[in-house]
Amino acid sequence: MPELPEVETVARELRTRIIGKEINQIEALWSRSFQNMCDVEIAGQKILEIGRRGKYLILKLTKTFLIIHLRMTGQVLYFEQQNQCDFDDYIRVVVLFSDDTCILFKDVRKFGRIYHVADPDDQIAHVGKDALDADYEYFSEYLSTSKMNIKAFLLSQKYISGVGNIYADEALFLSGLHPAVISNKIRGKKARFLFENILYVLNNSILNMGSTISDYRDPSGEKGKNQFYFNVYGRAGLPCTSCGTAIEKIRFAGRGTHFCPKCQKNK
DNA sequence: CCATGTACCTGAAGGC
DNA sequence: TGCCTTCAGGTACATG
Repeated sequence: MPELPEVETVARELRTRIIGKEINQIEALWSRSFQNMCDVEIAGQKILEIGRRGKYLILKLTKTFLIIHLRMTGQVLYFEQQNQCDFDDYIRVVVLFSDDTCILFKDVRKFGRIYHVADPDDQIAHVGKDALDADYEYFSEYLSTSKMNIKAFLLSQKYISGVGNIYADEALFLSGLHPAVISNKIRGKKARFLFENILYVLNNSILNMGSTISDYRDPSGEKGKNQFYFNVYGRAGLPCTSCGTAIEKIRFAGRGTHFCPKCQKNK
């Protein structure tokens, strides 16, 4: 499911709810969903800060860290009372707090992970700078030296992180760039325009509390609203919002890729 | 370095 | 109804 705007929405909501809380117990109902990679006891630690890099949530505890990646269908759900939890067949990890509140990690497809680590870099050192922390100098440095097609470049998390399939397609549409354009051919004003459009689609989606295609929910169980504002994602066959041409969907860089064949001719 | 395929999982949707 | 295929907000890894 979730890309940067959805994970950011989760981070913001969690900050208002679980900062300062003491963990009583963490239990994995599907063992692979929770990877305990350090010896320090979790019970008794408090949640001190909640950060994010790309699509990773970073919970700083008193001594160690919990790193959460939602992958395709993960949800972090918050409940005020442990006996009112909405348990179903897809709850993979349970975190109980000492004040009787809790969070449940729900994940239909079991791809998501919660890692317990001594140092966040043990898990996310390979992840590039968060898209919202990157400036244009940083972005263009990588763009100008990459021979990848631009769709694959944006999907890779090693340059800037947080952009996934939805926001890559949306940013390329706004930039008038075909997904197959080679990254280092995008220069000058076009490169800057692309960078601005990436920030725009991400920030705009955050304002709309993220996009819900099917599974994404925030910690309160609410859907996002940004899916109502897509220009190309999920709009195959529908008219381009700019020129009216039917939006095309192709398989590209291993993913479903949506674009306007008229507005994004630029190869 | 770059592109592609596969694996990890489950459920929904479409074709027959 | 049921069976089969394809697809899904992601990423790691193996192979040309």
